[in-house]
Amino acid sequence: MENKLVIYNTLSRKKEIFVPINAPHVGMYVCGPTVYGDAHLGHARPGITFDLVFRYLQHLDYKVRYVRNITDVGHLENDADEGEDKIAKKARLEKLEPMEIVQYFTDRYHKNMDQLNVKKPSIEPRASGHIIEQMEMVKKILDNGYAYKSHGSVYFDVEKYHKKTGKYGELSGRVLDDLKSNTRELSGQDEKRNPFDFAIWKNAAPEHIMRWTSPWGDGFPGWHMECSAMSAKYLGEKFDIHGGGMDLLFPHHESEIAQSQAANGHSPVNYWMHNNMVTIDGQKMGKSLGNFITLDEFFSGSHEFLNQAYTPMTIRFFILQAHYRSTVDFSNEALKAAEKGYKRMMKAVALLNDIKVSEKSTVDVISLEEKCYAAMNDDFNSPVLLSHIFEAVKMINSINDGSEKISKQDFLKLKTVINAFVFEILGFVAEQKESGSNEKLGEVVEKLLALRQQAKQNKDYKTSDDIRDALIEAGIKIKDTRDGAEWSVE
RNA sequence: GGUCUCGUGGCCGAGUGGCUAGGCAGUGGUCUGCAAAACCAUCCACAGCAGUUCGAAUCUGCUCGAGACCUCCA
Repeated sequence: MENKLVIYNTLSRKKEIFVPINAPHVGMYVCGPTVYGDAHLGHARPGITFDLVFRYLQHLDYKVRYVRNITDVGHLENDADEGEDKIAKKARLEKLEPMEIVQYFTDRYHKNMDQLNVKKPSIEPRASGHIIEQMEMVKKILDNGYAYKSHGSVYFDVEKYHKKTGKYGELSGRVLDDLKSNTRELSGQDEKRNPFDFAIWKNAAPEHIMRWTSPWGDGFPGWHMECSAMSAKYLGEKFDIHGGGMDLLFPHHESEIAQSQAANGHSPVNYWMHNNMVTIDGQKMGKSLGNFITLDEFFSGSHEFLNQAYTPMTIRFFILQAHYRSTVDFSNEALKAAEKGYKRMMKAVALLNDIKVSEKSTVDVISLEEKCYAAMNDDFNSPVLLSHIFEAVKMINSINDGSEKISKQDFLKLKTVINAFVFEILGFVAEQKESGSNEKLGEVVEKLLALRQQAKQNKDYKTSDDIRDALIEAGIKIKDTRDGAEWSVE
């Protein structure tokens, strides 16, 4: 298969043909979570988006090294507890060790990602484990003259950097002159030459728990250092793809570029990819807005916004039904629709196993496959891919009811296509049913259904309907088929 | 205020200068003793105004509306 993968590059604001630096190897770095709280729907978006990218690149036979970090230091807060680390703050509040908090939420994040069938990255480095690398990079930037020391901290000299390279703002489109007049007043500004300078090493107040000794005093690395240092360590000073949420575009990613450029003399990344936000009532779902719903709450239905529980695969389908660069608006109605669509799709996929083959085909599997690849090659267009998968659904159902025919050869091809796109690339898994989990219950239901069948044969519909109503009332769903009744626990 | 993005049918959500995705809901069928389920078919659209064009929902301009970033955020 000829590879014509096209990726929308935030840097150029255009779709570009994907050419890796060292094919067949591909290096990809994605900003992971800050582990000081449970993952919410917003975290599922980049998780699933870049899982799709990872899976598709692998499907195209690229050898991908996918690095997704865990942020467990840094990220200053700017509320009342200024200058305090988020992790450290939570630790003090609950009287736990910072690393205890980190471990707890990291484990929970992993559990959620597993539930969503998000593949594990190749490397998942922690910021706290790479302090030395970050300090080395700070030193490099200082040596190159793009940073200055002040009150035990080290700041990046944005103005100087921009004068020399003209590159500040190349990713986010920010204009330095605008920033000069628009940067918010923050404390500690007097330590900086310019308000838009950012810390690459931050002096730690005595009560600050997470701290490391450095040539510049006790402190911790600045907000954006970890991604620059860790991506360079594991992927090299220049690598192929850097991903993350759109909200990280500025200042985080812009600063990453500046840091790497200042340290290494060249830009770090060829393709910048940004997933859009999940909204609720048209507003961004986020920690700071307090309108987020955690993934666990989705899976259990335990949030006042939710009418019901939604399975991880429903969430995955819901997110993949929108293109990653569009916002996706959460609502019970939309999720319910996703749930039904997902079930219908998977039912047809399961049906594929016992389909009858014919001498000749009346369906076109080859062009279906081509359309699927075309969709994915066009900047990972999962919604269009899904529309083609639903063509396949219709195809399978039509063959099943005899209105279409498929040859042995096409049948095998169709299986390959479904397997590749539905399972391997889109990453869906068949969810096991709850029914039959309790053997005793199963026996009882089977007995009742047998009685009902008998009543039906005797045309005693009163009795058969009574049995059905009673079972439904008990939460047992009945589905009549040609070969008798099937049941499941609702 | 600055920068940027978007506005598609009842809901969600793709896309292209003309052949007008897909899912859910609705409607009509098939199946069934009835129902449910399932399957098949099908209606409904491109914020408003003006312009470019043989032709625009798709290009340009304006108006209105929504959102994101500018501060930690996926």
